Amino acid sequence: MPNSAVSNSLFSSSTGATLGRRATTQRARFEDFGGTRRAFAAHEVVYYEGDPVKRLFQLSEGSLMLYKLLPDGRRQVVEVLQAGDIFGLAEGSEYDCTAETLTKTSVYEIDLKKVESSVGLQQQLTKCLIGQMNALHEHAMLLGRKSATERVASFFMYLIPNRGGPGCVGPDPEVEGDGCDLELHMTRQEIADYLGLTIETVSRVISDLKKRQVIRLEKSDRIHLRRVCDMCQITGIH
Amino acid sequence: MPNSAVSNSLFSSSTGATLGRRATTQRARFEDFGGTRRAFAAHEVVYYEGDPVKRLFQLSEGSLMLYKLLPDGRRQVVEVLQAGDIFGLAEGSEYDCTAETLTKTSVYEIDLKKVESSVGLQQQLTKCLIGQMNALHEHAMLLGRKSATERVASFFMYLIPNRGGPGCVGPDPEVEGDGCDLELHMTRQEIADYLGLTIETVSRVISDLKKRQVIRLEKSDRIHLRRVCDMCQITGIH
DNA sequence: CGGTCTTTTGACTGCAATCAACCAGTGTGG
DNA sequence: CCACACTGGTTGATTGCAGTCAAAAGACCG
Repeated sequence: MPNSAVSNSLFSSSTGATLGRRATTQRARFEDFGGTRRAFAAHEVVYYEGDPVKRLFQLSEGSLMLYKLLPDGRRQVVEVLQAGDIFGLAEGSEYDCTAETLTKTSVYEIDLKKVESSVGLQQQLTKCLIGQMNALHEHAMLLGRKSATERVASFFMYLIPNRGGPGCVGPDPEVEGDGCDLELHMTRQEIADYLGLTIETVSRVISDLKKRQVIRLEKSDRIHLRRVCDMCQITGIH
Repeated sequence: MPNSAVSNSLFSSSTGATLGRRATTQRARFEDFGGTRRAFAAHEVVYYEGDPVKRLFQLSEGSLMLYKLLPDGRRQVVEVLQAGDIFGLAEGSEYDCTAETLTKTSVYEIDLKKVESSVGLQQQLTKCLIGQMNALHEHAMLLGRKSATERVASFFMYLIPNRGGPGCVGPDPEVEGDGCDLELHMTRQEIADYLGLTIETVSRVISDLKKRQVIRLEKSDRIHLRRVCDMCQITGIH
């Protein structure tokens, strides 16, 4: 472990799979701590921005987005969550975002009091929060400084485990070529609201990548990358 | 406490003062847990993006920014921190951002092992992280969906405690008028990199607000708001 | 006072937003 | 089975906001 001064259970080790991070290691789930499971269909709202905070959630299966709205209808998707991610935390007594499922999901709910009293849960929570925080930093860079093409390319790279990040392993030498298939599980509108773009711009960028033969569309939300490294070059990170 | 189902020590109560939140209550400091104090001058780097993670920090006095760079030099300031805020957490073994002071600051350092073993510190940490997370959500909305003018206005409102947020108290009836003085403690370049704009655009927006008599410049980083409510109208939140 | 650095202002350009059609897939009912 | 509506996605034409490039105006300092 070169250059690393720490390797304790709390702060080291890659965990979770929030978009914007690319780690793989499993982390503990709320079910281990007595949380109760709840299922949602695709495009269901778990809670609305402004609702009173009652419980804490952990995503167990599927994917889910958190978004905020301005009074005139502008929307910003602030996080796209994957299995293991935490949501439902708030400073005050109201949620600061709306939580809406993207796919069929399974969620663990847990009482706030229970979290407070359990050291194990606390540590779990911290670990998740740090990861999600790093993803938010990365996303701030995307929203503040990247071009439309770079945003879309970065978004695609988010979806590929172990690639594009600081721990990128490069093309797998075991596998012929460096291709990859992606399922977006998001509409163009959701992608646009996540990337701070319009639906038309997202569509145009994707069409352009298609024309440049960087990608191939199997379906509108199923995309094949010819070579992952090519996509990575477009993200602005290299 | 209308509409609030919870009021335990961990997740309720307004805490901290990170930009993007407007709360006031004091929270515990690391000094109480045996952290060591360290002083920095203005524009000093505490650590660089990519440095190995060794310690956790809490800002005690002054203000500090976290930023990320792209290889071509584009910069995004991802957080501007105030007293009480935590920084230096990372998923892996390296910092994901550079931490640089904006003013003379005082920082408490604490060993990661110590945090892991203390329930009190853990709770403290969680509280801070949730607040900073909410600020990042708010900032994602700013970067993804707001106009240049709305960004600058929102930035100014960040700097005013108890105004503009969900718990906005409106103009203080005790005080004649609704004016307010602000110290920015940031150069135009830093503001631009925080708001995802260029230095010229920030300057133009400020000139325009001046022409519209919404603000008056005492110095280039000292600004008087004629009426806070007027500024708030420009943020896009209302 | 000149020299350096930050901020402001001006002229122009370009990227992404807007407005508007069009297209493809899906479901419904006569 | 086809006509129809409806939804989500794509493409085209045009506009406008913020970026870029360039220069002037202040601010600060030895």
